[in-house]
Amino acid sequence: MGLVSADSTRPVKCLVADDHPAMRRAITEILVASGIDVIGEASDGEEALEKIEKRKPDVALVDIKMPRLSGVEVARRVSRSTPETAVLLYSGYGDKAMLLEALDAGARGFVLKEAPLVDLHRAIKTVAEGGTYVDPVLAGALATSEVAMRLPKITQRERDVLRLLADGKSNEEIGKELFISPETVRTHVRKAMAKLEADTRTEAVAKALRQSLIA
Amino acid sequence: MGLVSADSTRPVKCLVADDHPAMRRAITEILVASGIDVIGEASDGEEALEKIEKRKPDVALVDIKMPRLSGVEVARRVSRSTPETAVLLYSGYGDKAMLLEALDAGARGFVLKEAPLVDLHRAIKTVAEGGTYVDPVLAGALATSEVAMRLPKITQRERDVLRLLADGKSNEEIGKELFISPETVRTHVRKAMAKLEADTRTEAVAKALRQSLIA
DNA sequence: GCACCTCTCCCCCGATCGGGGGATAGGTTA
DNA sequence: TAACCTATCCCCCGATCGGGGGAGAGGTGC
Repeated sequence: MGLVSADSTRPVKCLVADDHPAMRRAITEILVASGIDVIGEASDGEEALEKIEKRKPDVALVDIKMPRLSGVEVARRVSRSTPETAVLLYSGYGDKAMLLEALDAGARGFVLKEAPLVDLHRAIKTVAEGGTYVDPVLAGALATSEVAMRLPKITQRERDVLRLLADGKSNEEIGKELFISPETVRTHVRKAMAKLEADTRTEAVAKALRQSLIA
Repeated sequence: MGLVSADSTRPVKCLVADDHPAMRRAITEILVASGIDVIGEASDGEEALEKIEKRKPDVALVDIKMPRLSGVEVARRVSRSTPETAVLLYSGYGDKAMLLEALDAGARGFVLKEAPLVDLHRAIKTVAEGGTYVDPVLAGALATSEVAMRLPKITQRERDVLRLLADGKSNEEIGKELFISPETVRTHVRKAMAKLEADTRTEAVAKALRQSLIA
């Protein structure tokens, strides 16, 4: 069910960002050869961000290590300013931490440079159609350990409190509703804020909503 | 995600109903090529209804304009007699009235014939999994007219403030960021709260997020 | 048994919020 | 022109929140 959908009757529009000209050229040629429409190139993060926001490609293939603005930062900003563009990050190497940071920043996919070209093509098609693509090598690492760790482990009680918070209730009111002291509610709110790395209860609720921890 | 769900390990079973043999064949071939199991075809509404009730496909892809029994009527009856089958209506054109009538009749989705094939496939998967699918074009029409009319008219400034609020900023911090007085920020927050019928800034942000007034 | 987590409750205290009021300037529209 | 909306700013004041601390009961896991 997607809000994002690519029209399969037209080629996927893609922007390539890499600070190495040779790399850019190589990637672009590969993409064009496989039927992807490369509508722009950028040689650093700032340039990538500007072009993405202006041209709104379906997919932005962005090197994670770039001058002026990292690929992760580009992903973070694009996901806010231009959600219709899926940012696909790539890197020469990658570990779980990097992957998680990338996904957290709003990147829709992560591929390794040594990945087969076929995979690159598939990754682009996948994210263009609204999906998320993680390089199989990295995905393996993830699956075995901490995809679960990644999401803050909000307890049931904390979820209850966040949900009522989102409905505009005060600690006092929530306490009455859950038959606990407002002080306890306060404790739950503080714990949830800490886990979600939020400075205010409002931010905690916003993050919980965005991460679908509450509905 | 619903109560009804198709087993993702087996292909979706689908029935195609259209009074044009060529159209039926074309659609069937497309579906089969994309891994969907077409277990039957029908050339009019009556025949479609009978076959659906007997074979209980996961999804019935039904042309809205057919002899003997319209697609809408098929949807209406199937939703009563065979709720395990999701009726996905399609039509050459569509307007809000038609869409609403279809959904009211129990159709689980509505796609336009000119929709990209990938969308058709996604629509089938979506309704097979218990969801509801509305062609993006029609959904857009809906959004711009009916829905938009009812959404609170938040001003740009209020949106700015809500967005920063969702990031855990205080009035003070937001004021600095927007180059306005914290008192003004407060005013915007209060107005937004009033428009969103929220008792707290937290609820205002939650509602704004849920209504996609901010991201 | 001990470590760890969850849930519960309590204290203090400064910062912030929410509700009420009003005001000025600029833009739109009837 | 008058009515209306938007954006900006200001006041008072009680209610609530956020940060810091502590603590006990009950459960899980090694």
